[in-house]
Amino acid sequence: MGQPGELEPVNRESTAAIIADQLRSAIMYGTFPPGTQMAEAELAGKFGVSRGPLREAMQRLVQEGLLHSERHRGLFVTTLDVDDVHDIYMARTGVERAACLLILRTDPKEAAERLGEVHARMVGAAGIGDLRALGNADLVFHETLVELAGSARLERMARTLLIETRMCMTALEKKYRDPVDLVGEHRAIVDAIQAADEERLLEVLDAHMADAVARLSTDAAPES
Amino acid sequence: MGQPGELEPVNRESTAAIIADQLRSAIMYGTFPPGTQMAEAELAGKFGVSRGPLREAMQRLVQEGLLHSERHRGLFVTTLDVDDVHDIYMARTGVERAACLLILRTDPKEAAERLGEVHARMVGAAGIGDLRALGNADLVFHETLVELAGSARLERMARTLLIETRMCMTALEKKYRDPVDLVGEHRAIVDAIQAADEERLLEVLDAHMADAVARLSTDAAPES
DNA sequence: TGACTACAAATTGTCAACAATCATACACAA
DNA sequence: TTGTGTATGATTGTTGACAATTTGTAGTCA
Repeated sequence: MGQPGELEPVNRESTAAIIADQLRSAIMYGTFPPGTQMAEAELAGKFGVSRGPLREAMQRLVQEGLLHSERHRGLFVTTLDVDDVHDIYMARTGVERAACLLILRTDPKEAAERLGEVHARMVGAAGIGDLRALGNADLVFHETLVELAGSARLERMARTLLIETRMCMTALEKKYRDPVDLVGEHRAIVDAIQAADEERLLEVLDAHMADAVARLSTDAAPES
Repeated sequence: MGQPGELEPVNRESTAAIIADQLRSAIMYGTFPPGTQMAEAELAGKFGVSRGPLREAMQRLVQEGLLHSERHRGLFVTTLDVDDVHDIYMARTGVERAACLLILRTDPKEAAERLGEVHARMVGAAGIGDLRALGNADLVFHETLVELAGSARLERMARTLLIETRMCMTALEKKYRDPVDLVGEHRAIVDAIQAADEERLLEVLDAHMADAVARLSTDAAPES
């Protein structure tokens, strides 16, 4: 963001936006597991602000569906059941499919290069058997994919969906996918973009999502 | 919502949610045209609440992308340029396509019936030449389409996109589409669902969206 | 012992006042 | 006249305190 020497607006984002980002990360990585109550006073203290800005930030997450509100009881981290897992991956398929179509209509070569770099990180993580890093690189891959489409709306939708995806991963930490398969499926996506082969791209993307959801929902719903 | 006799939770939704709904409607129907500043004190007075809950509600709309914040200056209704129109319809295509796939996998007959009822309203509005009612029925049609898919996430995405669609319609009020075409395209969607013909359904949906965006962006971007 | 009532603590919902920042108008000098 | 600097007014950002509601606990009575 911003070449060296470029002048950027000094106006940093609002306090609510900053806090919302922090909360998103915390929820994403399981610092606040599903079902946790977000105690206002305590959180406000940790962030060093009063309850006002904190509540504004939390309302953003409610709108995103990451928190749900029970009147006069509090805000709780949304719990994801097996139906949600299906819903998340179905929605992701729709969003990322649209992103792929946009990429093919603009600059597939450039996109393939950028995605190739991210894919290299996946290969590296898989090579040393770091499953956690592999999972994170996986998310970065899809985040980059949507970002390359250049659509503000797809990007916003995808961000929330990827956070929920990460929550699923945390909840089912026990059972990761075979790293070789995972790397291979992403490789296929990069190759299809590189080749600008729309039919194959949509096919491998669909397969990738179907595999993921099948794996995640084989046994044991995260819980209700 | 709720059969007669059904007991519903007395707990109404949070104040922020109620205000957010009202603001959404107001933005949707042009009460606050794009670029308008949302004066906190004045709005709080109109809603009969203090600035706290109002700010919480507005943060939800910021998250949705309907408002954007300029620090220490205020919140403004987002203005949509011609690129946004393309982006909105592209995203809608992705979301509604996914919704169509879900409907075909569950109960197309039931869905076709529900959509047929909404379509009848479009026919009625077109018959008496009420373009405003026709436009609203158009939105209800697509809202219902996504609702029938039964996906909370698609529904949330679609709601925001349809509000933005309505904003475009208001901004370009001069130039409506040919009512006959509009009714016909929606009829084709209902028929394809009824027939459970996936290939044809996706085709007519794509065509419907492409037509709309082409019509909206022929001349005169709403403004920058 | 069990159930119901009343009280108390804690948390959320709301508000009005204070502090910080920005836009406008005006005076003044070059 | 143009540009700069200042003062003023208004609006947003933030805070701490107060009101309303729920939950848990203790106590009483059948």
